[in-house]
Amino acid sequence: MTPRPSLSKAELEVARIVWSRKGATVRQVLEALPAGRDLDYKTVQTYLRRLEAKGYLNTRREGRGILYTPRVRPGQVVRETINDFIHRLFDGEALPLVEYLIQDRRLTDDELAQLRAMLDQAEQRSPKKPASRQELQP
Amino acid sequence: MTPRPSLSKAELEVARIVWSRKGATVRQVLEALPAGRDLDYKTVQTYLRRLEAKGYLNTRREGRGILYTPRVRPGQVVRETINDFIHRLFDGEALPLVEYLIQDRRLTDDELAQLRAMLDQAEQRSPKKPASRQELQP
DNA sequence: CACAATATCGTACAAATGTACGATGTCAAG
DNA sequence: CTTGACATCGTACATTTGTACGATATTGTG
Repeated sequence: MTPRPSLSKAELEVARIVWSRKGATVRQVLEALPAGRDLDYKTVQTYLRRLEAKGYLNTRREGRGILYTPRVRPGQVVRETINDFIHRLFDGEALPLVEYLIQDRRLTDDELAQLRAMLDQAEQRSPKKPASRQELQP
Repeated sequence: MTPRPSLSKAELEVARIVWSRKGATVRQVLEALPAGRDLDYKTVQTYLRRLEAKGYLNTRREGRGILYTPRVRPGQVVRETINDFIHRLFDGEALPLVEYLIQDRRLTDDELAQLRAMLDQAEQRSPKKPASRQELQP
C-alpha cells in the first residue's frame, strides 16, 4: 500500500527540516539542526541523498549546490508514520493512544480545551471527504 | 534519562505478546503471532533473548524451557515509546498528533464520544498525581 | 534406559541505519 | 586564468536489526 521505504529516525529528522522550509540545501539543513546535534556536513548529505533515493525528496541544481524539495506531501508522510506507529503499538486503534496521552497528562488544560473544540468541529462534519493524496511531481 | 536501549519493531511485536499473557515461552510467542507472520522458532528465540539483554524481560526456567516475563511495566514502555515518537514527529507536542488523528478520521463517532467522556474526566482531576514508575524486579 | 522430540546456546549473516572519508568538480574573487 | 572555498560523488565502515543455522542439552515415553 505504501510504495516507498519507510523513514529512519535520522531521515525523518532531516526531512522535517526540509519540509519546514519547503526545500533546503545540505548546508541549510546542517544549520537548522538543533544546537548540540552536530552532524557532519557529509552525514547530512548522505541522509538527503537517501531521502531522494527513497522517493521522499526531489532534487534540483541551484547555483553551486543542490536544492532538495519535498516530493511527497509532508502531511501524507506524517499520516503514514502515525498509522504505522498505531498499528505497531495498538493494533491500529487510535483511541488507546489518545487515552494514554490524556491519562499521562501530555495535554495542558489549554490544550484539553482546544481538543474539546476540535471534537465539536468533528461532530459537524459527517460527510466523509476522501482527502486527496497524490504525489507532487517536479 | 531512559537507561535501556529502545525496542526495535520486531522486538516490540514480541514484547507485546509476552505482556498480553504476563509471560510466555518461545513457543507460546510463536503460536500467538498473527497468521501470515511466520517467523522461525529460532528467530523468535533471538528476539526474546535480545529483549532480556536490553532489560525488558526477565527469564525463569520453567520445566523444559524458559519463561520470559515482563521486567519493565508495559505501560511504562508504551509511554516511553509514545514519548519518543511525539518528540521525533512533533517536537514533543501531543496535541498536533491528536489533531491529526481526528482530522484523518481515525476515530469513529463512538470513539469520539468516548474521548469526550475522557475529557470530562480529565477536567475533574487537577491535582497532579506523579504516576509511579519503578521496575518490577524478579 | 534409550531415543525422538523439543529446548537452549552460541553464532552467522545480510540489510538497514548512523556516521563520515577522499577524490573530484565548480564557481566567485583576486 | 588560477586558486581557494565549498559542493558533489562514490565509497566505507561500525552498529543495529531481521532472520536463521548447527551443535548440544533435557525430557517425557516406549
